[in-house]
Amino acid sequence: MPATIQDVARAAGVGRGTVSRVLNDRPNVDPVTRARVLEAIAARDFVPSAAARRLSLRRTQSIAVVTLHLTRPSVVERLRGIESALVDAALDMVVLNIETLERRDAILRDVPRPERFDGLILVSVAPHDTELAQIRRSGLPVVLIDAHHRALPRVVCDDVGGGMLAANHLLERGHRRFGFIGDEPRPTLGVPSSRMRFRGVGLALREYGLAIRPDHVAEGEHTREFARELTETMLRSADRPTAIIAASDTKAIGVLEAARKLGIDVPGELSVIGYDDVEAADFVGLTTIHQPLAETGARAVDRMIGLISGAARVPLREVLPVSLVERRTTGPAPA
Amino acid sequence: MPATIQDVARAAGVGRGTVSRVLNDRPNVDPVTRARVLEAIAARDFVPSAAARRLSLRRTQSIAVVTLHLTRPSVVERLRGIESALVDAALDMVVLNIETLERRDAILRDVPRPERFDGLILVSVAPHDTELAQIRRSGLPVVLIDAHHRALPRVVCDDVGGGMLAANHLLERGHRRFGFIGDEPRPTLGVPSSRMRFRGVGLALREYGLAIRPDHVAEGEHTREFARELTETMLRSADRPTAIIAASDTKAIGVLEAARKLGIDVPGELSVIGYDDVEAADFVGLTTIHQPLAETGARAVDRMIGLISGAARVPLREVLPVSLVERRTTGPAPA
DNA sequence: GCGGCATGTGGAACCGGTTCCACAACCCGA
DNA sequence: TCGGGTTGTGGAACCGGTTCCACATGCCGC
Repeated sequence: MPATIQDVARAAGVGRGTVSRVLNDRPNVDPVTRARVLEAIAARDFVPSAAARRLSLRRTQSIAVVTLHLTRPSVVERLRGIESALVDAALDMVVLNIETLERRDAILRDVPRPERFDGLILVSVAPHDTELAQIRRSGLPVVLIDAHHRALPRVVCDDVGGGMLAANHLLERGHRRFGFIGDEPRPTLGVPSSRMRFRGVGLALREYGLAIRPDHVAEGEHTREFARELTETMLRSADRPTAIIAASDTKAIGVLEAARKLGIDVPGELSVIGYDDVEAADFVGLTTIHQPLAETGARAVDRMIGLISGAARVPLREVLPVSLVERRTTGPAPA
Repeated sequence: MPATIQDVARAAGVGRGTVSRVLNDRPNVDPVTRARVLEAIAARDFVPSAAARRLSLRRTQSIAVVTLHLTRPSVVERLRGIESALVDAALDMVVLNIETLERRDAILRDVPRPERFDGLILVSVAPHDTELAQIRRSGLPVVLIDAHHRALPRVVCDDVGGGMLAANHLLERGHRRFGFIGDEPRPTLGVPSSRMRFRGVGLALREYGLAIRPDHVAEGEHTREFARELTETMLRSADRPTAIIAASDTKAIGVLEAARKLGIDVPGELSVIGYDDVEAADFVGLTTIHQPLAETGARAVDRMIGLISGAARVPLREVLPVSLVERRTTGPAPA
């Protein structure tokens, strides 16, 4: 069994209070005493019990990270950003993953309790109003990543801007007829990022006095197969689009598959842009929108720590810019 | 501030001990008293403080999961398996990620302490002997995933078997000249899975009285670009292989890129097999070895919980079988 | 030489649970 | 009727830290 602060105190011939002061680098300890205590600590390889600290400090030294669809590469990348920032702050990261609605509700009910965690980071999860009330009551600092709630601090990537970026890239290359392949506009779990990207596309088109035709918008579940099917239908229509913007790389790859199947040359006859810049995008040469994912995690931790230490309130919403990565699936509009 | 057990006791007109007994479903509580206590608990939305429980029980109710390269899809998939199994056991999962050697050493030094966690799961990380001693001293139950240590319980996928599976698939299709693209045989961090897969390939070939030519074995860092370069060299050689087995899908995709660049038809002139069955493998049509990744996580948690509750010792090493997923990058050997 | 203040220190109280001991009340059999 | 066992219960002690208060000591200026 590990040594306790009492053991150390006894060995150094001082009181527990003094050892505690040494441990926490508090002033008012005689250098000689301090040295003696440090020696006793080293001799026993003493590490203060986290459990006891938590109890008396009323801080848990750990924060909960709630993720939606842990397996998606974008989520993992964010997690990595969070983890590495938390290490520096000596906070433990407890990961809670959501795959079903029941679990979502259970987590949002049980997790925001001051005795469990020091803070909460929600990735792609936005609390309902009743859940917000619970969070408020708990007093826990919360930061959202990739999620919106008018009353909560949040770090997001510029989805609208990303949509505009994609559209402008194509507009500059002469494209005028656009298609959009997105996720469900109102997802049960999660966040309507797809819709915001779509809005960005619409805004950019409006500048040119253009609009996307409703039958060139296809939204549905987040799989490649589904995107492929939707795209096939779209590409068979008379007056098919010369450019398709997808709300994710996964979907964009479905688009590419559909084009290949129909014998439509990319980028000769059809330009395609994805979103996320996953590893596979690089490999298939997909032009896509890149987001600073790990950075969202780091920024969120930063703000979380700010909130814990009660720092001044910066603006609630922090938007990180995205960028376009041009590869080989976009080109000039066909004549 | 949240209610304490004392508040509940007072409200129910009983002692703290009695409330504790009710909370933990202990016998020797009068049903009437129990009901009264439960009512008081419900009225206050009382949840016992985890911190206080931890301290008095000397259990943390959380286990540490140490991962190497959190971003790799295979690691994430394992993590998901672990997470979902831990939820059922009401244990928190604290994730610690390793990217550098310093961090690796720091984690293996600081994490195995009984006052910090109830257990330890190491993913693709094997402790050195001095680190093992520290773990032993801590008394913490440990389970390895995708890592080997003769003295520790571990859950692995059958890497040797996977290598054999890949080789046999190709042998049956008439291939006789093989190439192998693998990771560094002795990685600084992490685990030589690549080498074990290679060994499996060798074993299968030996059955046919064959062996891989040393200049058809190329091992190096785990990136697509690197694999592509190595492959290009290999494919330019006279008497080039008709089949290449890669130790990961990432590398296999590099192999495919090299083939494309050199105008070598896959699978007409060259068959390629990967390892991992990541998402990208599906859409490039890569034949690959599939591992039950999430299941390794679930099994590891199972064993961990067994160890915590002091269950009987099952065999230390648990090997899960892998399977071959045939897609479009393998075919009969060219005539 | 003495009041006042800064510095260093021990120890009690506290954080909020669990566990164990002592004891009361009751039941049962002899 | 009484002894012994069972059941239900309150409360003290404990887990291992932090914090605060009281107090001793030493230094300084007037």
